[in-house]
Amino acid sequence: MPELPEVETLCRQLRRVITERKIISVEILDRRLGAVDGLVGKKITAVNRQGKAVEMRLDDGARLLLHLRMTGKMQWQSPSQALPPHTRFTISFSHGRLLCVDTRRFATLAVTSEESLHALVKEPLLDFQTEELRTIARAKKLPVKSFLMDQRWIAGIGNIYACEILHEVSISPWRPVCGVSLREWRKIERAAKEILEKAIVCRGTTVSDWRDLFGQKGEYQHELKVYDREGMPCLSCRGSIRRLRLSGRGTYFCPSCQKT
DNA sequence: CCCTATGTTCCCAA
DNA sequence: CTTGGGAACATAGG
Repeated sequence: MPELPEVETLCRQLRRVITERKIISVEILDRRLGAVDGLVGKKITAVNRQGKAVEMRLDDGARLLLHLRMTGKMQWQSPSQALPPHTRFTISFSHGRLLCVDTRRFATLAVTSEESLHALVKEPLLDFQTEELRTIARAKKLPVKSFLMDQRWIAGIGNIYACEILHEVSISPWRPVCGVSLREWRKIERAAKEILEKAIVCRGTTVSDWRDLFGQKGEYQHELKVYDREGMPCLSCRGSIRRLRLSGRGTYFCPSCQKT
């Protein structure tokens, strides 16, 4: 469920709550997650976002990597509160506990060592390598939307923000990515940064069940220009927003102002 | 019963 | 060998 802005929201909130705090217990409630050992007694030294994943660093150099996939949520609560349905694991501290609640059970949790480099993650807000992306894209015929959502090239853009970015730059999601000019790539870079940064300020997009660490909805759903607006007028040209399937994902776009 | 869902990975076919 | 599309994963809601 969460894309870059939602995961960034969680990381900022987690940082304030668990940095420099010691883990006193870990409870894995879903066997699908596998064993996660060696956390008890360790202190959290930092919380970072890696694409759409939350990375929690421990004082022994290990890193705890959580990917929420489609329906994963993180929730902070006091130990006296009851565990909600679909709680998959808990990490307890002296001042409260962190839960992962995830109905579809796709979320993954892993402990990695210092060496397993995640520095390869391409961060769109820091590292948007426009010329390099254009070079890679030149050789590919797949739709530009699929390219933007491929985490190998840029990490963090998912279905909602891909739709929003392409609408902002007036490019059809189906345009073969080799046909995006360098000038258009610069527009994509600018739009991606503006949209993602604004969505972070809004603490994410709640169109169904996204909630932050403290159970609050985001606010970016009020800023959406195309996503979830099928049949409504395009805010740029008054055309009617349509929704079609692209590689299995619901894709919202304006057929009159987004050019193939 | 049907379809949908903010993600990733695996298996094929071309 | 590469590329890209669809199914699979598991569950709830409309």
